Amino acid sequence: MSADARARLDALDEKIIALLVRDGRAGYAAIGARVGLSAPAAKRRVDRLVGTGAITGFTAVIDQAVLGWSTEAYVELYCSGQPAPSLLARSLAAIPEVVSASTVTGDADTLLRVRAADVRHFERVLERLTALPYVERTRTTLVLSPLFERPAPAAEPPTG
Amino acid sequence: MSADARARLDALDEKIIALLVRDGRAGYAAIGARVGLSAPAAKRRVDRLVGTGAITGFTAVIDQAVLGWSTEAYVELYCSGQPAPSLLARSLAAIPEVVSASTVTGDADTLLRVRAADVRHFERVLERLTALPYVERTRTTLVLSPLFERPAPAAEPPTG
DNA sequence: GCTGAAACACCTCAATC
DNA sequence: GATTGAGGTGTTTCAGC
Repeated sequence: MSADARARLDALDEKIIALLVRDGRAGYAAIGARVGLSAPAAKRRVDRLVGTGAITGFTAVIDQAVLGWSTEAYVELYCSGQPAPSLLARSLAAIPEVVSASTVTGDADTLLRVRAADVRHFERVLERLTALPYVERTRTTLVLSPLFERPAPAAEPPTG
Repeated sequence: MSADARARLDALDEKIIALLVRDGRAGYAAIGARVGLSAPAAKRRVDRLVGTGAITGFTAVIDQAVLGWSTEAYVELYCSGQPAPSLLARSLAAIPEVVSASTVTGDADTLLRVRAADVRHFERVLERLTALPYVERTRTTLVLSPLFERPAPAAEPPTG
């Protein structure tokens, strides 16, 4: 779908993206008014951004504590062999508590972000991770207090 | 605002939240139809969820690579003294490349997630972090390939 | 308290220039 | 990309449960 979605973005596209990051439910008329476009033109730009994969979706940001997910941790995976990224992605995505996964440099091979209801629940997730055939051992860093979190840097990278 | 926003959520609220996480631009009529409510009732529930802080906002999910942010890293901060969480939050949020920050257990005191345009840019961010008065040293883990990322676990914690 | 129904205003959307 | 027009949706108001 977004195979080689390196469709170049112009200044208007970037302003529209910034607006939609701030308010994912903004209407096309409001977007257009803010960037100097008519509503249909704004909709075409947004449709194109979604079509090319620049915008991958729209979501509600939820206070996880309200939902009862009060434990958060980073788990490093030390793997045996060199499990293919596709295998890693498949097997880790099958564990719903794993909300993010990346292969990384350093001692460990993979870094996960895990959300659990409490420490007891987190322990069970850890057991599932350790049970994966390619996992040799894990190293956990528990989150004490989340200071802040934001979708992405505000604007264009300075080196652009 | 969402000071003690532990307003209990019922089954309908949770279904609405799940829907809005999957599609943050879903219409009220569609939401209502999916959970067995009229459009006005659905809107009132969503407004209440936003008002209590359960939903903190709506955002577009952007493919950061398209925007030119192709370097991602986790940076551990080893701090001198015990900088107050509020000071940490303020000074770190002032650096736009820091997209997430938490105090954590383990050797380091703080774990950051950083986005940069390239390694050269990342180096400059690292210099800014090292220059913070309370930072003694840093430890960087570079992301090789992001395997996946999702907003949050699908449903209710099992221990709920 | 909550909901559903109706009314109006606004927006979305396809076609056209 | 702007304008137009028809259709649909968001939002409020009101009454009922």
